[in-house]
Amino acid sequence: SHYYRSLIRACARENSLEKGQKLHATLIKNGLAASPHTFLYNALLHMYAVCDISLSAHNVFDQIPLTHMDTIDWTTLMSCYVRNGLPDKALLLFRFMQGEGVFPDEVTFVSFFAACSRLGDVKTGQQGHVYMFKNGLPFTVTASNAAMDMYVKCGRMIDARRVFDEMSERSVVSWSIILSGMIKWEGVENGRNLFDEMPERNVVSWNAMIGGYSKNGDMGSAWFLFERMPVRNSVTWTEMIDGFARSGDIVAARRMFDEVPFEMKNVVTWTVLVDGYVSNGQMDTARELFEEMPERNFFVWSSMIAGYCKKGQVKEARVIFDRISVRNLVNWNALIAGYAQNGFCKEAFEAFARMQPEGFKPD
RNA sequence: GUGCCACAAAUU
Repeated sequence: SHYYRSLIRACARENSLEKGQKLHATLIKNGLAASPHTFLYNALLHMYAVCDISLSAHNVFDQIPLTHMDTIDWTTLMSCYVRNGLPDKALLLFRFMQGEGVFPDEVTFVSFFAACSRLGDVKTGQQGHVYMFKNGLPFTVTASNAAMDMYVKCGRMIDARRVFDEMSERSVVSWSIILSGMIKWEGVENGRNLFDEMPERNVVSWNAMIGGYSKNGDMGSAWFLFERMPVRNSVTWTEMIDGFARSGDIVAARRMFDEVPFEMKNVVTWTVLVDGYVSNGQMDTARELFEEMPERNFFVWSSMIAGYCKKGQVKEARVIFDRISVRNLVNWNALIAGYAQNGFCKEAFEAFARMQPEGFKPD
């Protein structure tokens, strides 16, 4: 079993889900996994969590007897849920864990705070913060950062600053969290002042600043920073392309896109460019690029559908929609809204009726 | 043994 554990660990490390699943099957066959003391399920849990398959992770988790799972196992699953955009499940798990008499530690709270900020639930987040104090949990840089970020995302800059001021040690992440809060809630220029005075900056800090400018339509300042930054990544490029596209300069957006280094071109880079053409009403170019995309996500599909609908080309929107293999709630919304806006009431209701058996709740 | 924080994109 020691041997299997290291195999599973290797899968987790290199993110190879398929190998991991094969191992999982083997372990079920030979019955090794069934004995809790091998801690093989714990290892599998970790593997599935790393691969972001929360469903399998939870299934494996349920196989582990309560006597053989610790805070780390709970935290592993919680953080997996948060990463997969299921923060409510993460909080549920947190409550359940306490019900089982397992105590959260400072790492658990990192995921806890992340869940609260995604839900915009400061109240719960603050309760967690108080819990940490009361129970004497250590405020590591990471834990404090997570708490700060929770306050920032909920618009509570005063609380965020209080955490920041009380930290005995700060990292570049701490500064970047405050920076993005200032940009978002107190204006780009105030953010810029902090940016200029920060003790250290990394690519995320630069990106936060560029993103702030580009959301403000100030592509001049964005460009200024873009040219001067020491390191760029795909987020940087995406923000620039998107910024130019939104400011109406689709030509500049395209030029940016063409300059993106190969390894930094990803599905989001493509998506913002396609969406840029869509927003500029150039559906033909958008379509060409869309067809060229190496990989598509929910966002482009919605963008294309909405774009065709705005041009009154509802038929074409439908063609696109029917090509989607796995649909999203937003994809449905785009189609239904498009039908409605073009006076196709019957089709809108038909689509509305059809989405529900497919497991979507209209919102 | 194993869990860890900040920056980018779609519908109304």
